[in-house]
Parts: sequence; structure tokens; C-alpha cells
Amino acid sequence: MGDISEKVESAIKLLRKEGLRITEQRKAILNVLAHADTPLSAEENHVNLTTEQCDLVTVYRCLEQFVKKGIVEMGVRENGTKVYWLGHGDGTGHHHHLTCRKCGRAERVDLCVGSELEKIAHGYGYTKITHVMEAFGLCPICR
Amino acid sequence: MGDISEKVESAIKLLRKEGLRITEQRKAILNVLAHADTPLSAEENHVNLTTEQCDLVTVYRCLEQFVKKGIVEMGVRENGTKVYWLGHGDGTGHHHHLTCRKCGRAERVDLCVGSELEKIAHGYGYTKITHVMEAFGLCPICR
DNA sequence: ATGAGTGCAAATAGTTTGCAAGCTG
DNA sequence: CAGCTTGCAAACTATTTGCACTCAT
Repeated sequence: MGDISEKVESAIKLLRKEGLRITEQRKAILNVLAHADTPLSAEENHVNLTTEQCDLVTVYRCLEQFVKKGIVEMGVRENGTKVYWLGHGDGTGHHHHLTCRKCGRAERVDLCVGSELEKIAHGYGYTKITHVMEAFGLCPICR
Repeated sequence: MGDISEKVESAIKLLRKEGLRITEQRKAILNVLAHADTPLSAEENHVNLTTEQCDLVTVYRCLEQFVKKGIVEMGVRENGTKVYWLGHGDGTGHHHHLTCRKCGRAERVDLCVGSELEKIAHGYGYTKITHVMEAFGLCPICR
């Protein structure tokens, strides 16, 4: 719990640092992300807001901003839905997920090709590299 | 060119092996994939069919089947659009892409976490693992 | 001839955009 | 008080589904 409010606090600090305004809606959205143990879609984030704290459109817009500023990381589900989770704003703790195709449970996967990818990409002359990598499977319970 | 019709031939052989029927539409869709040098969305595949060879819905349905049978591989764009490219049906030649965010040009990236991922996933008790991994950047021309 | 495959129309999911009003710094 | 941020309505893109018809095997 203390861990969670700490995560929210540090995310809010990042908002400030990045010149984004601190609103109730943004705090609420970050709070939901901090409580989630799996990546969340915009819609899922929205339904988890207690008592309609903001519009779904606002969730989309905020998440987009957060990603742009590196406060939140983005991935995709097998069906193309975008999902979001709290980052650290500094690249630390960058990770991916292994998500159960059936129940949605996700495990953190500390496995990343980021650095090799950068090398290859620069070799081709590409810049501003980002990557999406998500794994899917059937968890032991759903199997 | 010979290379391309060869690719189509071998994909058609796989269709047969997997018990899927060979139709003009399916041949046309595979042909488009064989000519493409970047992953294609269903819509892009459809517009590349010469003279309205089939309905867009059919493209969606065929691509889905092909992926299920391992004849075609699937990835996602940053915006969640699904994209497809010809696989080898046997896991050989599995690869990923580095796609230019601006012009859509793509480079093949022979870099894959497949095996490490399998290991980690099995450790968690997950089975039937798949993964999506795509990289994006700005190519030297668009930069 | 049987059921896989197709086309057309319509529904759905996820996301984006325009604009006027509200609130933060 | 300037302009970033939000809400509401509406548009839009990508994809899926239902159903009757067609064609490969």
C-alpha cells in the first residue's frame, strides 16, 4: 500500500517535471495504474476509476500524454488493443509481460531486446526507436 | 520473381497440408503477401489485389486462418493495426521488423527472444506461448 | 453432395476529433 | 488570465458476425 502511493507520488512528480498539469483526473488515472498488477486498456482503466472520476476520452488523452513523456509505457494485446502500465520515467524498470490469453492474468517478464535493437536500428540509420513486445499464453489455471 | 512464385507455391502446399481449401481468393492474398517487402495490414493486402479479386472480409478471414495454421505470421503496428507477412510454416525464418513510423518502410530484424521467452513462460507454468514484437523508428530518409 | 469458403450488410470495439466550457499554474 | 485540460457528441478505423449462396474436394 505504501508502495502504491509511493508509485503515484513519483509519477506525479514526473508530471510536474514534464510540465503537465496536475488534475484530479490524472491523479485518479495514475492511481488505477499503480494498483493494477497487469497492463490495462484505456477502457479498463476507466471502469476502475471510483465513481466516474472522469470521461473515457480523458483517459485516452491522458494516457497518450503520459506515454509521450515516458511516465507510462504502452504495449498491445494480441487483438490490437493498446495497454498501459506505469513506467519509471527514466528507463529503469523497463519490462514486458506474459499475459494469459484466457483470464488476462499477467506476469512481468524481465527480458528485453532494447539494446540489441538500438544497435541494429542505428546500423540501418533509423532513429527514435521504440518497440512493442508482448507475450501471450495459457496460464496454469486456465490450461 | 521466380523466388516469389516459389514462395506462393510453398504456401499453397502448406494450405493443402493443413486441410484448407485452395481458392482463387486465397491464392491472390498469398500472392500479395509474397510480393510485399513489408508487413501488410488486411486493408493494404486488399487494395493490392488486382481488380477486386475478393472482399475485404474474406481477406480478414483468410489471414486469420493462415495465422492459425502457421502459414502467415502476425504483428501489430504502434497504433494497434494488425499486420501480416509470409512465414515458412515450420518456424524457420521467423523474424521481426523495424518499421518507419513515417513512410512505413520496414527492415527485417533477425533478433528474437522466442527461446528465452519459452523458458521463462514454462517456468511460470504457461503453455501455448506466442509473442508479438515490432520495432518502430524514423528511417534515414524520413528523418 | 457436403461442408468449407465467400460476399454483402450490418454490428461492434477501440480510438480520435471538434468545440465550448472549466480549471491549473 | 492564458492556455492546458476536460466533457460531450460525433466521427472514424479496424475488425467481427449473421446469413444465404457458391464452389472445392
